[in-house]
Amino acid sequence: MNEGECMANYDLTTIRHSAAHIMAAAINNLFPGTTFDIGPATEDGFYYDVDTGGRLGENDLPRIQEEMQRIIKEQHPFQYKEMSREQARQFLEEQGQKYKVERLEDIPEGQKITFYETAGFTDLCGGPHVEHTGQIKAFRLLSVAGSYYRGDERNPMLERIYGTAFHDKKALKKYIQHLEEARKRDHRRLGKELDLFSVNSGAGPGLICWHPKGALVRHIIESYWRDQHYKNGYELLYTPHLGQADLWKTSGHLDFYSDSMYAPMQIDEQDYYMKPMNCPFHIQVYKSRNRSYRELPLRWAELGTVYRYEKSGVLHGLLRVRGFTQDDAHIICTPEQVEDEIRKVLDFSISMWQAFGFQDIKAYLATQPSKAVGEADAWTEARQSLENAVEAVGLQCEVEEGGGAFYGPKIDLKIQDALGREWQTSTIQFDFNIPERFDMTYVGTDGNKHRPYMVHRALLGSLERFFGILLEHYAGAFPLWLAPEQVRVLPVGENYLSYARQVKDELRAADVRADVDADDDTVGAKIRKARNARLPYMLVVGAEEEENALVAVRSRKHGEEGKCSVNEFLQQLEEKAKAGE
RNA sequence: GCCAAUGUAGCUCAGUGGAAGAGCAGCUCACUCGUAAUGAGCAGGUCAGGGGUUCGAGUCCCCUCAUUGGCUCCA
Repeated sequence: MNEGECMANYDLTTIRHSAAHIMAAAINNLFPGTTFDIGPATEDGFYYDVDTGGRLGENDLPRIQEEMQRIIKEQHPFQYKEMSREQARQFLEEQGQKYKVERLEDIPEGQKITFYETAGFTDLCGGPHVEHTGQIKAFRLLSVAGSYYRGDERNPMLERIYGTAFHDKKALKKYIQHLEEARKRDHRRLGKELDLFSVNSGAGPGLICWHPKGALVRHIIESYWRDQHYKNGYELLYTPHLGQADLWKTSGHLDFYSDSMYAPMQIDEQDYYMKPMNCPFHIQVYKSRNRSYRELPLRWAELGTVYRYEKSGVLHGLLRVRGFTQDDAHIICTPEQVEDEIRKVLDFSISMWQAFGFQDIKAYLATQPSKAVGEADAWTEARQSLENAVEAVGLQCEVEEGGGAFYGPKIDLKIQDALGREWQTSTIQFDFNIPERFDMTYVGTDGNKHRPYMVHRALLGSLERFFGILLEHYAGAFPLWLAPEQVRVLPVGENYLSYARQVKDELRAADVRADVDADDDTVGAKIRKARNARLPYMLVVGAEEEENALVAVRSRKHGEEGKCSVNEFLQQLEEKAKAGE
């Protein structure tokens, strides 16, 4: 058996985990006295959590990588050792490996305690590994980061080194190219390049300013969103951005959510808070008068802007911000109606995602946690209706037992983008808590008061996050219906400027977002600019076009498409729009 | 918030204690252009902010702010 075949027998996890060991050995050589925690393989690589006493920085990665290369070249075997629990403890204590000692205690009684030694580094580890270090053919160290021991912020912070490894150099190169592609599509980069938005332009971290083009795209998204909501039986609300302390006390936010809320402001000697959620206001609308079962289900939607405190270190472009607009809605209904309502929300959500070009959707059902409010029967019933609804619409679903909020079970939808990355966006949550807190009731057929069910839901999640995802999904090249500038008319010279403007006016009259490039540039330069701006269509016009009332069409997708009249071009656009482009 | 790193012109970046630079973008002029960059010129800076070391700091040290990669958390 040659080495190539041998490699193919190991799965990626084994290769990556082995690479993590080699990295640990290298760090042990370069930074004597390091204590080690764990070094698992991950979905796209591996890491090792170590404590060098703060000696490690990004600049050390090349040295560590070189040392790893040396160890690989020397083809050290991975040697298996078994120890008794007491031997193991003694061995690790002698080495001063305090984290390993604690990890040893996690291993259940009666299970074998195994070690692997390679290149002078002996690690408490269940394996498996490759036979010898020479079998790691392609790896790369990527970054250094901090990481709390056991993921708990009360614990000391360890140094985590991320790397990745593959079967061969070709696969590694492909992965590096994938990272590069993701970097190119980064919505923060595109947002700047295409002049769509800015973050913290003097406003403050995590606060977004939408520039004209970004605002236009958002407007188009919102218009579509409203339109679809009307069609799906929703009514729209507008509610304030702040509310008085009593409201947040009743809702429970001051007790359970205050870490995410901003300090109050005083108005006429009353405390007011910026809203972190919209629901208490929607409930105010509900409670503004008596409600009858005949009105239910109520479906109330709002593009509601909320403000939440997020730790400075977690802010990230548009994807994690401190002020954002949820595409929120609350469904208030009878227990009998709820399953059907959930199904409708799922259907609606799927059609919404498809409209924006996302096909791959997965559902995640989160069930009752140990600490929860509400009747056990209600939880069981709610869970059942969520499961039934997911099944009815045919979504693939994973169950996260105990993952729900204390006030109710939920379904989250995750969508996959063009690069295969998953994003959490839609959420559908039961709430057994808030109808109780606000004493929401409706009069039933029996003339008595009943407690309605309430479901929170967001489809796109927040417009900020959604816009970021959309931008990365399309790499900045918005489909025709979303493009802020759909068509640009390029006169080949100054003499054709007035004809170009006439064409633009005709397009605008037909509701096409069109502009003229009136710059003193060559045609080549104008095309280049328009392409860099990811414009779907360019219309080149010169003497020949003007004389025959034509335009020379150039599309983002196909390049030169030949000449036609403005009307013919408009017809083409209409067909493309119908096809969802 | 914590760990690590970064911050130089609108953007991308060079500048290793001794005179603040380049390309692109911008402006002006010339050219009036036919499918991915016409040419020349001009302007553009409290080197994130503050403090310190030094004869001298973009460069070294400290603090603050912001950003980036993670941890925790999350729409």
